[in-house]
Amino acid sequence: MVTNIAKRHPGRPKGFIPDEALDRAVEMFWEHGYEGVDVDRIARAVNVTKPALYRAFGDKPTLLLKAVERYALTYVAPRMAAFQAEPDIHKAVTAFCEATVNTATGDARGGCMMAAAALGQSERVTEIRSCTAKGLTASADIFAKRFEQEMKAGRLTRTPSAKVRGRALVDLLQGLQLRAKVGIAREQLLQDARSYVPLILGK
Amino acid sequence: MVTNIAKRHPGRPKGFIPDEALDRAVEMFWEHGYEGVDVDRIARAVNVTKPALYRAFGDKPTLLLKAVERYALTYVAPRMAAFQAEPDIHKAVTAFCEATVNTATGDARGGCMMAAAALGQSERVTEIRSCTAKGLTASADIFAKRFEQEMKAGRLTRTPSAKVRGRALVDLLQGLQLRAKVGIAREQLLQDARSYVPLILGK
DNA sequence: GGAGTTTCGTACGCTATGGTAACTAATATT
DNA sequence: AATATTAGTTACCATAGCGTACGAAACTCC
Repeated sequence: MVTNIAKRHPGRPKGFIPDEALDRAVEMFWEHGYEGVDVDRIARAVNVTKPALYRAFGDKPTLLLKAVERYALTYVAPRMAAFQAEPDIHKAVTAFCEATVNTATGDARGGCMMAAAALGQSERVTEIRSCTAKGLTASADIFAKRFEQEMKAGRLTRTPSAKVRGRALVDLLQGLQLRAKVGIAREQLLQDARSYVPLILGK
Repeated sequence: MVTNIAKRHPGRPKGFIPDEALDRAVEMFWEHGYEGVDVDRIARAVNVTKPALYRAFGDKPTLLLKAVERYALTYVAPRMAAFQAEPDIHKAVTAFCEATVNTATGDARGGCMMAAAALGQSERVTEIRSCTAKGLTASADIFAKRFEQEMKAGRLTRTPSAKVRGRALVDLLQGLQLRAKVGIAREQLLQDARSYVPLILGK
């Protein structure tokens, strides 16, 4: 098996690409939760056997941790970047909310994967939670910073404060994602999400 | 063992009160999640052996389901009642938020138990989720109804609509509870919660 | 082509835990 | 007091799922 691009090392090359394995892990942990997935199933999804995964990632808790990091990188970071790139604040917030709801109501996986992981019970749960906490506050900060700019530009009132708006946006989105997980319909959630925008931006 | 009050049945009386057993189950599922608790531990917490619980509640998924219902009854219902009883809408919302944050940051248990259960992976997960969904929309509706009254009384502007305010409140609270679970400090969350009140009530 | 290195797959051990069978204990009823 | 009924306890079984030992395979470097 030679399908590897990376720099050559001595020794047999990996039969799978670690990041792709993590992508599978993300999908499965996301859909079924930590204890709802056994390593063997992930291994089969990667077309590899269990010990290969163990060699590559250590143990199951570590695998989850890395999957969470991968999720942050592949799912939330791009949305965040899009938010920062959009000059119209109204559009930026709306698009962010819609994107979040859309992936949270995507077939199979539902809700927010980091939230699911944080509520699970792996051994490294502490690290997972602090990772999730970091993600949430970081998002809130990015939102807040942007709101602050808008205020400076006179496009946003001074109250509520930028920080409050940022945290509120994060919390609202988590609420929406939970409701996605419990089966509320996408259309409903999209509608709600859009109705929150004026709440945050003050009309 | 005779510590039973209920109506007399033929046969040996239960050695424990089912609702108290459920209270223990709530605590443990809340703190450790569904797969983080084994039935034997709950049994020990109730001072009884495993088969006694199995006889009383069926199997583990059913036990969780009943625990969730019990949680709704003993934790959220009282808060809801207090909300409805408080005539000052500002105080009503503030108190509700503070109470929610306070129990969500209570030692050991953290966040919202129904959310944790909904993200878990018991077999009856579908029922659990629809139960959680019902709870969330019911809460939102109660909030909305109250906001509607306040509007009729002229104490609240017509926009955002009562429904939007209700759902936003629910979603904000879920966000706060998730952040509680991942370790954000109570003081911080209380502060955030209070800052959300004007967002919902429009200053 | 041999040495060294890294990875793979087969097969297995082990523990934790959900659930039960069979017997014993405690009550109501007659 | 005998019977019916319900509950509790002490085993025990079965299985699932994490993690590993070990030998074979695939590569680089000399």
